[in-house]
Parts: sequence; C-alpha cells; structure tokens
Amino acid sequence: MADDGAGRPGGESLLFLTDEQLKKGIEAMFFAYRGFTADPDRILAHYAYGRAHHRALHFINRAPGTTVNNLLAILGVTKQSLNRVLRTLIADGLVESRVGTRDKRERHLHLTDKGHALESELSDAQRDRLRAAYRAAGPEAVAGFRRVLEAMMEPEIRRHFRTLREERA
Amino acid sequence: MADDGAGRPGGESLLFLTDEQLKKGIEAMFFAYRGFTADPDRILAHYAYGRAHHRALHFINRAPGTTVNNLLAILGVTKQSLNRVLRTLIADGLVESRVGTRDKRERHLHLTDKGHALESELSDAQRDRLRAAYRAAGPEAVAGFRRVLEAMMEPEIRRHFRTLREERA
DNA sequence: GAGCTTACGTCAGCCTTGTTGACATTCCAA
DNA sequence: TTGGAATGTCAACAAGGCTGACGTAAGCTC
Repeated sequence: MADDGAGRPGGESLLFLTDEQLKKGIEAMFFAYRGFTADPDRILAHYAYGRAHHRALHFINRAPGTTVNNLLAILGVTKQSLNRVLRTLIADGLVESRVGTRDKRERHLHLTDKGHALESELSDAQRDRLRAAYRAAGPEAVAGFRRVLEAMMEPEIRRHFRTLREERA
Repeated sequence: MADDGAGRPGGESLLFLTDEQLKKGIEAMFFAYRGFTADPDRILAHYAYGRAHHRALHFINRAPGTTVNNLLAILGVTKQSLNRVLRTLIADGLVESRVGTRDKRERHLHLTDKGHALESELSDAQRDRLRAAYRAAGPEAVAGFRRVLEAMMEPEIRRHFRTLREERA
C-alpha cells in the first residue's frame, strides 16, 4: 500500500484509486451483489422460479405495456432466453401478453393481479435489505453509492437509466 | 443533486428511503453489476473460461495458499461446482495444488506464472472500469459507495470482508 | 490401535439460464 | 406486392449451479 499520500489542492486524496483499494471495491461488489439477490432467491425457490423470472416481473412492473423487444434490450438477453421465461409466466397467469393495437406484431406485457402479488413479495424483500443498508450508511453515502453505480454502467444503459429517472422524477 | 431535500439536525432527509428511490437503487445495482462484469467476460470468452474461473483466480491470488474449503466458503458454492472449475485451471497450468505440510489432507492453492498472467489481465480490465467510475464520482462518493455495499452484505460475509481489509490495511 | 471425523476428489444426474441457428407467421411500409 | 421487422418456436448445446453417493487419506479421540 502507501503511495499517493495526502490531499493536494484541486486534486483530493487519490488513495481510493490504489490497486488495493480497487480490488477491495471489486470484492465489495461481488459480496454485496450476493447479499442483494439472496432474499429474492429464497422466495423464488418456493415457486420454482429463478432470477430471470424476477427480472422480467420487475421490469414489466416498472414499464407496464412494454414490448418484448424493449424488454430484451433492457435485460440484455436473447429473445429465445426471454421467451422461455415469459412463456412460463404467462402460462402460470402472472403475465398477460396483449397484441398491440397500433402495431399488431408487438406484444404488450402486463402483470396480472397474481403477477403483482409475486412482484411485490420479491420487491418488498429486496427493498427491505436495501433500505436497511441505506439507513446504516446514511444519506450522503447513498448519494455516493448511486453516483458510482451509474458511472460503472455501460454508456448506453446509463442513458436508458437516466431517462427512466427523469420520467419518474 | 436533486432529491433528498434539506438536512435537518439529527434526522436528515429520508426521501432516499422512498420506495421509488429504493427501486432505482435496485435497478442501479442490476445495471452496474452488468457493467462491472462486462470487460472480464469479454476476455474470458477468448480463453473459453467463465466467471467462475475468474472468481477462483481472483481469490486464489488474494489469498495464496488458501485451502479448498476456505475458497468454498468465500465463493459460496458446492465443492463439486468449485472442483469442476479448479480441475480445468490446474489441468491448464494456471493453478497449482500443493499438499499441506502441517495437515496433509488440505490442498493449498497457488497461481502459476500463467495463472498470474490471466488474473492480471482480468483484474486490470475490471480495475480500469472501477477506477474510471471512482474518478467520475469523486472520493466522497467512493466512501459512500463502499459503506452501502458493506451494509448490503450478509453479516457473516461482512465480517470476513472486514477481516480481509484489516489484514491488508 | 480402533474408530469417528475432516478434507478432498469424483461420478452421475438434474436444473436454470444463457447461447446459435433455422424457420414460420404476421403485418407495416415503401 | 414485396421486403423487412417483430414475434414465436423448435432443436441443440454449454456453463455453472445443485444433490446424492462413494472412496481415500489423514488427523483426532478415546
């Protein structure tokens, strides 16, 4: 460790950029992500669903009426992969697929009541963990957390992410 | 900027705990984690390895001479799953497995030169992304980022994580 | 020294979730 | 009318999780 010592004027301490600090950050991401998914994973196991189902439910809930192609782009998977998940969700009555009115090739996806119920259950668990973490870390930490996460995204996704934020303010 | 209004004495703004803010946090974690793994994933594809190999290389590098059981606990997978990965890494000459001296039942894992080379390649790419994100967000954001991530981990892992930190200061 | 426990490896089989490639259908738009 | 876009589906495959069972060597305990 050591090197790049104190805070110089105009250039704050760069200790947070040492390889050691960066490696700790990498590990923190790994471990935190595991914690982040642990609660929903436990719940999903009861229903014989997986993370892929959770993600689909989440984003359909966030953008009701979204098209399959849209969802594909957000989730970053192939249509075959998404279709498998979507098929079971539709068959199980959690998701409804409506043929588009303007463009009948498109399918607009909506959660049913049952779908909302599961989405809420998953969402509640995950929010509880995040809320606890936010509370423990404090509001300034949360702002920093969000800034770093945003900077870590692929540029195209970041644009999308920011768009979503504005829409919902 | 934006949200979380003023700081009241003793009890700062709690706007960062609204469901909407929490959902944005959840999405940020999802998208950021994808960015976080994107570069190593691309590199791994060249070598026909996957994320599991990366994780093994990372933690063996971090704790040279670690035992299989140790690694199992950190990675949170079964020994069968780890073994599959370890076997290929050993067969390909990236990892060396040495019989323990004190306890001959244990295998102590080390990276070979070749192993170090790949680990560095992966690590460099991932650190570059994190470094760029840190730089963009600033040192205070980084501190907050780390605090939230730590608070998000499972308690047992958090203890382990903090132990590692102390050892390396 | 006998017997239990631990650490590790391995075989077999299963699941989820990702991938490619090929192909059919529907329907908008030029 | 025809090309291309959006969607769905089939088949096959791979990575990387999992469980269960079994074997071996080594350490520990009585």
